[in-house]
Amino acid sequence: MTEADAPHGDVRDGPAADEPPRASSHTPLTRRPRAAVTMHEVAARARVSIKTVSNVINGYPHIRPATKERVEKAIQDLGYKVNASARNLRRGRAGVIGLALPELALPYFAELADEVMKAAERHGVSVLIEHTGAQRSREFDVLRSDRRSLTDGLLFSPLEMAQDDVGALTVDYPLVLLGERLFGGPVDHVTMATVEGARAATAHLIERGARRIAVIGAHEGEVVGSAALRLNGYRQALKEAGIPMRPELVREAGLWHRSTGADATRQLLDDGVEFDAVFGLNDALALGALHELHQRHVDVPGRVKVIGFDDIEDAAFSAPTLSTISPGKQQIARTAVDFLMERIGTPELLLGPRYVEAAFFVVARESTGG
Amino acid sequence: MTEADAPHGDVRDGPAADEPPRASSHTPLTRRPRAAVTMHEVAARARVSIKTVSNVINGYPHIRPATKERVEKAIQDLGYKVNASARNLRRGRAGVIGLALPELALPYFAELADEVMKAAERHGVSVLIEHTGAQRSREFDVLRSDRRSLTDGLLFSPLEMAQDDVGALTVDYPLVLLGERLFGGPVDHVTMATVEGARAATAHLIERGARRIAVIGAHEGEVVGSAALRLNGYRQALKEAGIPMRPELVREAGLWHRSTGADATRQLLDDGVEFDAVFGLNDALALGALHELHQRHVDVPGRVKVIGFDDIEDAAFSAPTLSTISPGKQQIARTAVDFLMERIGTPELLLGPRYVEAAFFVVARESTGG
DNA sequence: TTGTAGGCGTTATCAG
DNA sequence: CTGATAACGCCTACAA
Repeated sequence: MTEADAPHGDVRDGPAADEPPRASSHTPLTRRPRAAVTMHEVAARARVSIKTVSNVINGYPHIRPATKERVEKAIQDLGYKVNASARNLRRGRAGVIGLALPELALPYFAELADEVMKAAERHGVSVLIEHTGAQRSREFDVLRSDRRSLTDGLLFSPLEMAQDDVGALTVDYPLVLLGERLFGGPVDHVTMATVEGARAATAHLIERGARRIAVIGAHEGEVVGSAALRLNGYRQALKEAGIPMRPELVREAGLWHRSTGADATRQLLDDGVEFDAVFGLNDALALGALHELHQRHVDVPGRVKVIGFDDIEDAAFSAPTLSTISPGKQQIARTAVDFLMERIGTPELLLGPRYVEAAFFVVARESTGG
Repeated sequence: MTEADAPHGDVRDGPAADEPPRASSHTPLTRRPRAAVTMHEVAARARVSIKTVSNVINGYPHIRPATKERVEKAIQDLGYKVNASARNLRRGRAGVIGLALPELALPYFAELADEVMKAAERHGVSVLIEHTGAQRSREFDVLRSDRRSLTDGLLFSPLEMAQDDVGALTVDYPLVLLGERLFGGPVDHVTMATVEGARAATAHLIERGARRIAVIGAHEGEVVGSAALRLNGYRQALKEAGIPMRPELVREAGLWHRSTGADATRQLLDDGVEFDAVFGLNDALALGALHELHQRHVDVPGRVKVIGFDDIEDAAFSAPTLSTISPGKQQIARTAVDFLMERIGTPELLLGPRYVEAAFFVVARESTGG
């Protein structure tokens, strides 16, 4: 490709640039600004009424085969496509659901979005993704946004709203809540058994012989939310094993990124605190810990065992591979989409909010000794 | 949270489940199936014509303040929201652009999508994401999908279509091509200077003393596409340095995942081929290589240096951290969205297809000795 | 500065 | 089985 030899950042005209820019209506240019074909035109060409065309398109069963064929040919010939705006206006339905999440660049959410899109496809609807950037104000915005009228309902995964904000979830469109940030709202809620998951993670470390288990990613003062719930599970597991909880082993990390996980681990090491395991409250934190431990030549799992939470794809490919808790992402996505579509399909559904916790399982890998 | 103590996978009714399911019109239930408020109702309440309401909403400047205020109050009181379907139908514009890519779970695409969404926001439009699953047939589907009528234009990142398929890009809606799979089509195309990037990556390894540079991720028989172009850059760099190209150092990997990168590296080691560097044609492959080298206790960068391509976030947090080529993801996203919006805004734009290559830079990290 | 009258492309109703 | 015709909610001329 000679194109690829151009200097970087260059802007050039492509192959068709030398065509005369005459405005003749049939210039075989990039694109004809021809108005879209409508049902009327199809109907005219097929010599039927517009209603018949509609019937054919919507698979209405009782149509004479000959008619149907004629219509289909006309559609082909004219390259007719239904106009979604018109259809939606008429049907009062957009065929699109919204998915509001913090950031696609966070692997957990990218993988969740992936599953949501697959689930949506099974229902024949599209997904409009919106970022909140993990900003509280934008989480509120999303709930009231003009974009809501582009969608029939919303899957909402807040990260910054607090329990007090649960009132904001009272909206006049179908809404399904995801995650562990808000509970008891007036909407369907799909999440995972977080406390148990964290308990199982901690128990796994204990079972492998760990006794001084550091945990990173705590959020001081939080009472619900992933951090609080997972920390809870950690506490429960320690208690069950009769291991005292040592505050110096609990480390904060505001954003759950690798960098903050590495930072927390660095401090742990610098502070000279003794520990034989690290529980990263999510995989990114745990991977950051793995990174830092490697830098300091601390043997994993020999001297320190590490476990994460979320089972993102990377966990299987770090060195050493990372043990983690696998939440049922697919189950969560499917259930959430099912609920949403059910609410959309039957707005008169007088059914109280549902609450579902997806199952999880422990994935034991090298970082805890396989 | 007591909720979290429920058995996994449990489905339960939430707090409001005990409310009597009476169908009284004002039951403060989850959602009132009340029909949406229309402009007419707002107009009636504000005692103005529907046109005035429209004017207020669309920021028409010449409105008496008192009138405007009255209308705004009515909108507030009634909770009026414009109906996007109706507006779109009327305006012939959806305010939504499509983004078709292989898979969000691939970090590069997640990060790209993230940037595209940010760029779209600057233009006030939403993004409808569609998966192709890197399946050729679905790539064609996306171009002709019914969903196209939900969007004003499409950003398309194919991975499997071949150069011969370039004809399929002749469509009657604004389309901007991304990536390195198809060239010379009748549409705007935004990509990066791949060949140069790969050449720079290889040159970087050579500069660091490498002479037997393995490359993983080749696609036999491919002439365009990321694999072919990057391999090209590799060849050029070797040639420039006067280093002979050794076929046994070039390894295939169909899917560019970590696992395939690890596999290719394993074979390389098992075959007893001597090499002092690995160029992964993308970061996932390189990270897979890193993983495998670690497993085999091969010192990186001491004995083998490794470089990747794409600069995904993980590259900065692997152990050791991964050197890579950083494409201008943000520049690509912005340019692509700008082009698309320009085409959408001026359909009569008689401008030949544009071709842009975004700039890149080399990110030197530990895996090549810093 | 505001009101009236259509029509955007579809689907639903209801005859024929 | 198929054809008129009336909405769906909004916007844009054109009038007033």
